[in-house]
Amino acid sequence: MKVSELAKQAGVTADTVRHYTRIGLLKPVRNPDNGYQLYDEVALKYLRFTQKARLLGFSLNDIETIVHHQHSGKSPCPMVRDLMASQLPKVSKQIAELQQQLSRMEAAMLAWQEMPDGVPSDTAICPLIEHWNNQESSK
Amino acid sequence: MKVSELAKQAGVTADTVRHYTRIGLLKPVRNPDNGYQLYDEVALKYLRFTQKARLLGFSLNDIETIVHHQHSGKSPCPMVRDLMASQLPKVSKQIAELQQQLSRMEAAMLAWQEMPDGVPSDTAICPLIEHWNNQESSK
DNA sequence: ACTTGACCTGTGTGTTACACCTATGTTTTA
DNA sequence: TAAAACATAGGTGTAACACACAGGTCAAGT
Repeated sequence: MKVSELAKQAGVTADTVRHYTRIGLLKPVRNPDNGYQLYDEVALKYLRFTQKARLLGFSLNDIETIVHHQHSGKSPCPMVRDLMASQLPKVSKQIAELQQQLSRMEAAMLAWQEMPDGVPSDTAICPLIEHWNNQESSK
Repeated sequence: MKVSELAKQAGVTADTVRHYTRIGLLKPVRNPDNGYQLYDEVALKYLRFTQKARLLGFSLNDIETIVHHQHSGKSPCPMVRDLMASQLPKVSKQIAELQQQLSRMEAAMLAWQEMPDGVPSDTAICPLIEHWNNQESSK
């Protein structure tokens, strides 16, 4: 299979396939005639595996490590459990941070409804932003 | 002020100051003796402005545009309102996506409690991941 | 055989907001 | 005045691709 065909089979873009190839996740052979990359069924399996793992929050680096473990004859499963366990709180934290930011943005939008636009001057850049107070500890 | 002093005044790292300088957000003068970058009070004002704007979700690119508007004598405020309005739903979407991913991860962790670790083979990479089904439409 | 046009290829670069590294340069202290 | 402590500029790395580009491939039509 050539790049685009593999991509289509897995439901990803050709750029994704090329990216994975560049970082060594996929190892195609070269067609000696034209230099094209050629993939087999195993590559498709790895690609589909990668997509599943990505959905579960694993990074491409994680996935490389997992694959490497398998190639060494070791079970990657314990590591997979650990990675997932350590990743969960990070995702929670990310969500919390984004929610805080959303709150800030919504509060600012509200406050701005009653503020006039400022005219540029030497003392102010944008009064909307400059006069906004970061009141985090509301509750 | 030299890099580190400016950074300290604004509560950011020296690397942040250098980064903003590299992309043109801050315009220091050079000390001809040693090539060091020298910042004034105005730079401090811009830096603090930038930090506030970052908290409100503006990108460095947005901020450059805002500053540029001000330099051209135009009020950046209408644009600031627009940028914020268009950014809000994106943040909401990001949160929703992260929450979906968190759900997937939690569901997987639960399901994995009853699954044994797999041994590497030619047919499987990591059964935990490979046998996970993406059941999005639960409700 | 040739040409047209549609499609495909590999590789280089851009994205975001900094953090880290390293070889120097400067300042402070003794 | 010499050593220690600190600071500097500029290069590179990060994550996961998307995009751009010059050129190659291939089937259909002439």
